[in-house]
Amino acid sequence: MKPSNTNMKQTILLAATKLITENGIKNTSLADIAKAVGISKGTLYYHYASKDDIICEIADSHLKIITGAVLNCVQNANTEHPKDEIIKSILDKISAIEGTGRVHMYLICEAITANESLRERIKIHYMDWRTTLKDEIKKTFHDDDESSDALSFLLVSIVDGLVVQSLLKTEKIPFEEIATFLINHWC
Amino acid sequence: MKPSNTNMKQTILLAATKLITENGIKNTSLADIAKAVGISKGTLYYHYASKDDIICEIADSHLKIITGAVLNCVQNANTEHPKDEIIKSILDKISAIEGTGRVHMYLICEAITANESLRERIKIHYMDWRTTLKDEIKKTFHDDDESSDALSFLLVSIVDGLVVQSLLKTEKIPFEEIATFLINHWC
Amino acid sequence: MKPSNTNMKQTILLAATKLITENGIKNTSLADIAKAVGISKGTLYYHYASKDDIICEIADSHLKIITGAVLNCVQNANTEHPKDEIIKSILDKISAIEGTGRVHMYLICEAITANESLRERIKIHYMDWRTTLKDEIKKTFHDDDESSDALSFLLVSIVDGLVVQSLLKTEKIPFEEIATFLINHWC
Amino acid sequence: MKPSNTNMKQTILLAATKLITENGIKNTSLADIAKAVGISKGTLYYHYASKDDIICEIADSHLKIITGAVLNCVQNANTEHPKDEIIKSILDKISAIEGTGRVHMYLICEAITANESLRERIKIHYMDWRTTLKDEIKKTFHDDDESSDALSFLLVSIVDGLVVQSLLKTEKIPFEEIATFLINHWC
DNA sequence: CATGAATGAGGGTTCATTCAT
DNA sequence: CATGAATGAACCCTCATTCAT
Repeated sequence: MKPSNTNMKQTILLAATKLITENGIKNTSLADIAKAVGISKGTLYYHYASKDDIICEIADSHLKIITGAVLNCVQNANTEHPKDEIIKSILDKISAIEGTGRVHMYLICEAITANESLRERIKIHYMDWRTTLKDEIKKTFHDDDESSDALSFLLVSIVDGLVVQSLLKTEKIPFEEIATFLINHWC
Repeated sequence: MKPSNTNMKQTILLAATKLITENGIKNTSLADIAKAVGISKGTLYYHYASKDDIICEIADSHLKIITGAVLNCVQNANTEHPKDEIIKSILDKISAIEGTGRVHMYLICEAITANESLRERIKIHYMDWRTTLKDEIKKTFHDDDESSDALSFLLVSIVDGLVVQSLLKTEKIPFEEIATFLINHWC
Repeated sequence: MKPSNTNMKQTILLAATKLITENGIKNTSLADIAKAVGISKGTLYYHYASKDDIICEIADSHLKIITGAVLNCVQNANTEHPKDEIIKSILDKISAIEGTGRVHMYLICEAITANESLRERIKIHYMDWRTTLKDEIKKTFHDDDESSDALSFLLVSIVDGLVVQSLLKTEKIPFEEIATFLINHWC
Repeated sequence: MKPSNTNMKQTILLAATKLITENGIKNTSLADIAKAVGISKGTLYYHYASKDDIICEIADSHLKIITGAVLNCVQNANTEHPKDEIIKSILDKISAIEGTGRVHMYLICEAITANESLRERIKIHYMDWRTTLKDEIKKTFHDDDESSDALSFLLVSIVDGLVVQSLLKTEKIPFEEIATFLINHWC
C-alpha cells in the first residue's frame, strides 16, 4: 500500500526538517528534499506550493512543539518546589536539543532576513510561548504582573541564548551550575 | 599618496557590513557589494580571496567591537552599585542595537550552517567574551568561581536571547522591568 | 438526466475561453481551467485530448461567431444606403469587442507560432469569412469582381488592424471619423 | 579579435530576433538564444538583465525600423501623384515582410498579454508612427484634420490587418488590385 | 466517469568565481 | 592594480501529460 496523501506530506516534512537541521535553509534545495524522499521535484510541488510553504509548516510544527514543551514544564511543577523543577527541566531540555535548536536558529534567521509571512507566523508563536509562560508564572508563584513579565522575557531569552552558545559549541556549558545559580537567586 | 590598499579594504568591509546588515548574508551578492563601493567584481577579488573571506573579516571586526563594549561596561562599573550599572548598561546596549544585532545573528547562523572557519573564529571570540566577563565578575564582586561562571553564561545568553526577540519585533520588550527584576534578584 | 457529456464540454470551453481572454493562451494552464470549472485535471483530459484540442475548439466557436456576425451585417443591409450601414455596424462591432478581440489576436498568434492544425482551421474560416463578404458585396453593390475582391480584403484587414490598435489602447480610436471617411470615399 | 561588448549585444539581439521570428516569443528560450550565439546562459545575463529586456530591445529596434520606413514612403512622395506612390510602396512593403511581420505580430501579442512595460514602449512607437503618418498626410495633401486622422488610422490598420492575413497564408493576397482600389477611391 | 498523484523536461534567473587584458 | 567579460552549476518553479484506482 502506498503512503496516503497525508503520509506523503508528513514524509516530505520530516525529510525537509532533517536536511534543514543539518544544512540550513539556504543550503537545502528542493532537489535535495525530493531526492531524500525519493520523489521528483514535480511531486514536491504537488504537495507544497513553494519552498516557503514547506518552511512555514516546519516552523509551525517546531514552534508548536516547544510551546507545548514549555507549557508542560510549567504545568507539571505543582509540587513543593515548583521553581526548582521548572528551571531544571528547561535546562534539561536545552542541553538535549542539538537538532531542535538548530532548526530554531535557522527559522529565526530566515524570519529576520527574508520571509515576511514566516516572520508573522514565528512572531505569533513566540508571543504565544512567552505569554503562556508568563501566565503560568503569575498563577503558580503569585508574582506581580511586572515581575512575571520580566521573568518570562528572561526565561525565553536564556533559552535562545543558551541555544546559540550550545550550537556554536564554544565550550561545555555548565548546566548544573547555571541551574543552581538560578534556583538560588530566583527561588 | 593614493588611497592605500588598507583603505580600500576598509571601504569594502564597511559597504559589505551595511548591506549584510540590511539583507542578510545569502541575500547580499558580491555584485551588490562591488556596486555599492563603486568598483568591479574583479577588483573585489583582488582585495579579498572569496566571499567567505569578507564575511570572516566582518565577523572579526564585529566581535572585537562587542567584546570591547562588554569589557568597557564591566570595568567602568567600579562604583558603589556596580551590578546595577552593569545590568543597566548592558540592557541599554541591547535596546539600541538594531543594526549590530542583525549582523550578530546573521553571522551566528552562517557560522552554524556553513562556514567552518567562521565558526572557529566566532567560537574564540565568544569564549574570550565570556571569560572576560567572568573574571571581572569574580574580581569585582568576590563571587565564587562557580557562581561567576554561571552568571557569565547567563549574561551572555540573555544578551543573545534579547537580541533575538528584539529582531523578531514580537512585542515591545520591557527593558526597564527586566533591569529592575535582575537588580532585585542578583544584587 | 445527469449533466450530459456535451454540457460538460461546453462548460469547460466557456471557462477556458474566459481565462484565455483574460490572460492569453500561454498564461492559461490546464490547472487554471480545471480549477475554474471545479473539476480535476484528469477529468479535463477525459473530455479533451490535449490543450491544443481545447484551443482548436475555442477557435472554431469564436470564428463561427464572427463569421456569422459579419454575414449578418452584410445581409441586413438591404436598404437605401447599404454601404453606410455595413461600415457603421462593422465599426460598432469593433469598438465593442474588447474580449472577443483579445481571443482573436491570441488565436492568430498561436496559429502563426505553433499550432499547425489550428492554423489550418483558422485559415479555412478566414477564407470563408472573406469570400462570404466578397460575394455579398458583389451581389448587393454590383461591383466588378476585382473591386469586390479588393474591398473584401480591405475590410477584413481594417477589422483586424483596428482590433490590434484597440487592444494596445494606444489612443482613443475615432470610430466616428473613420466611418465618415470610409462612407465618403467608398459610397 | 574578439567581438566588442557592443558587438556581442548586437549578435545576441540578431540571434534572438531570428529565433523569435521563427518560433515566437514563448517558444524561444534563453537557452536557445545562448546556444545560437554560442555563449552560456550566464553570459546572456551579463549583457541583458532579463528576457523581457531582450524583447524590449527587439521591439524598439523593430518599431524604429517600420516607423522610419513609413516616414520614408511618405516623404519621398513629393511628385505629381503622391498618394499613388505612397499606397503602392506601403503595399510593396507589406507583401515583402514575411519575417518582419511575424515579429510584429509576436510583439503585439506579447504586449497585449503579459508585459506592461513592453506595452508602454510599443504604444509609444505606435502613436509615433501613426502621428507621423497623419502629419505628413495633412501637410502633403492639405486634407482637413479629421480626414487625416481617420486616414492615418485606416492605413495603420490596413498594414496590420494585411500582415495578419499574409502570415496566416490564407490565400494569395491580390496586392495589385488592392492598390488599384485604394488609388481609385482615395485619390 | 472521474480523480489524485506523480512526473520530467524545461523555464527564467542568480551568483561566486576565473581570467585575459 | 583593476576590470569587463564569461562561465556553469545550481536554484526555485511551471506545466502538459500519464495512469492506477
